Amino acid sequence: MTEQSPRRMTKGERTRARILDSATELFSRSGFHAVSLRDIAAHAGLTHAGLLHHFPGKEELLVQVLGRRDRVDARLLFGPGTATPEGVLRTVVGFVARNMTTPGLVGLYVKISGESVAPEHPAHAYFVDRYRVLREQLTGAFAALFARADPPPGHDPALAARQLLALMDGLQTQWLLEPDAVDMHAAVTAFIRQLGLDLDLTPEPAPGP
Amino acid sequence: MTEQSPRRMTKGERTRARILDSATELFSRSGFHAVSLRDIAAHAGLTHAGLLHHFPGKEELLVQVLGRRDRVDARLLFGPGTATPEGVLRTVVGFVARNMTTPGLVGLYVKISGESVAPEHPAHAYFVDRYRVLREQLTGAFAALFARADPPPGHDPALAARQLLALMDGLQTQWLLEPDAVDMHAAVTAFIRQLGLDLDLTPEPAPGP
DNA sequence: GTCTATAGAAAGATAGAC
DNA sequence: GTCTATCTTTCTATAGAC
Repeated sequence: MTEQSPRRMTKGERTRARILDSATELFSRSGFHAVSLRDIAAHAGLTHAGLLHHFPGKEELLVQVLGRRDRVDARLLFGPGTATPEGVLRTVVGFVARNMTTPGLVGLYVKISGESVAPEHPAHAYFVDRYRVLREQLTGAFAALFARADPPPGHDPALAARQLLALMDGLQTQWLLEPDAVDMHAAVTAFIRQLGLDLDLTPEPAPGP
Repeated sequence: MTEQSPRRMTKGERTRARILDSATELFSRSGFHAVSLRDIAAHAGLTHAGLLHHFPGKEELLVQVLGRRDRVDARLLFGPGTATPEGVLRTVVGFVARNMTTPGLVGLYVKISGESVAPEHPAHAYFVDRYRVLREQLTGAFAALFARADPPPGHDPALAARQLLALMDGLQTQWLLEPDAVDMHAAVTAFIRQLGLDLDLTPEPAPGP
């Protein structure tokens, strides 16, 4: 969850990280508007005034919570694992598998993305951009895979990218409502098979120590 | 939007309906937590104290807003138009087409369903039940259509039902973020075609007055 | 049925002591 | 860097006049 080697973090950086962890967990549980800075500060073990020493306001705190998670995903999405079209799909399907181990973070995205469709929401621009990046990567991957598939399935790569992202998002809501009844990973891999693609989507072994 | 012939409504019933209309619109625009009873009352042309004469509290107001919309859909989903499997799909795809004309209501569902994954949310039980009903109807329809399709596509009807609902939900978020860039109806009908079904999903003419 | 007035709680944010 | 104390606003909800 933290970003740097803890040994090299100052006390302030550690407090900041603790605040971000708490904000992530509470936003995940209840959304943005339903959580107060006092809640977050108490969870992180300080007062809300202490919290505001590290972050200028609630909105900025949300943006940083989202940004921190996103940096992890972006590294995966543009890293060495996505040099091939199969790699891109493997990585995205890997997000789904990973998400099934972190209901809190999934809750964060479901709640905040729902709130963020309002243009004045502090995370609106963030989500517009996030979909754009994921869509572009997936569109390129589908284009390559459809072109080399036999027989060519004749789907629109951009549409397939949008459908896959929509499927992933919609499954998250159903999974959060009834975790035991929904296998998001199975539903996503089945969709890719329905597109006429026969890929090995076994995830790469996790990098490093 | 209103439910009864306006001529037979008392003044109180009319006010109640106006409040529900306003609550629907404002919840749609900004979600549950971000809207106050004062906002809703002002939009309906009375004070928040006047509003509370008609509804016991904010949560009950939300439940009634959702229930009113649902009664309309339930009538369609179990009405004469869904006597056949094709009719069920036609009706559900019709929901998508209708939704593209009412971004406000779509916003309501995206925001409230996102918030409602928390078990203590006033609309939690509502959404669990809503998915169950839609899933059951769609599973039955897919089972019949897969069985009679040539060649039989060999998909799991229950999984396809879940995928279709997830796709519809996920598309709504993308559509609300960028309305002009997303054609929900096209994406949904394409998905049904990808399942190996070749159906005429032209909507039935709306039932007359 | 709707209002004014207000209670009481909680929110985000700031000032200044330590 | 963190605290207490406080300001200001806004919220849900209630009481009682009209």
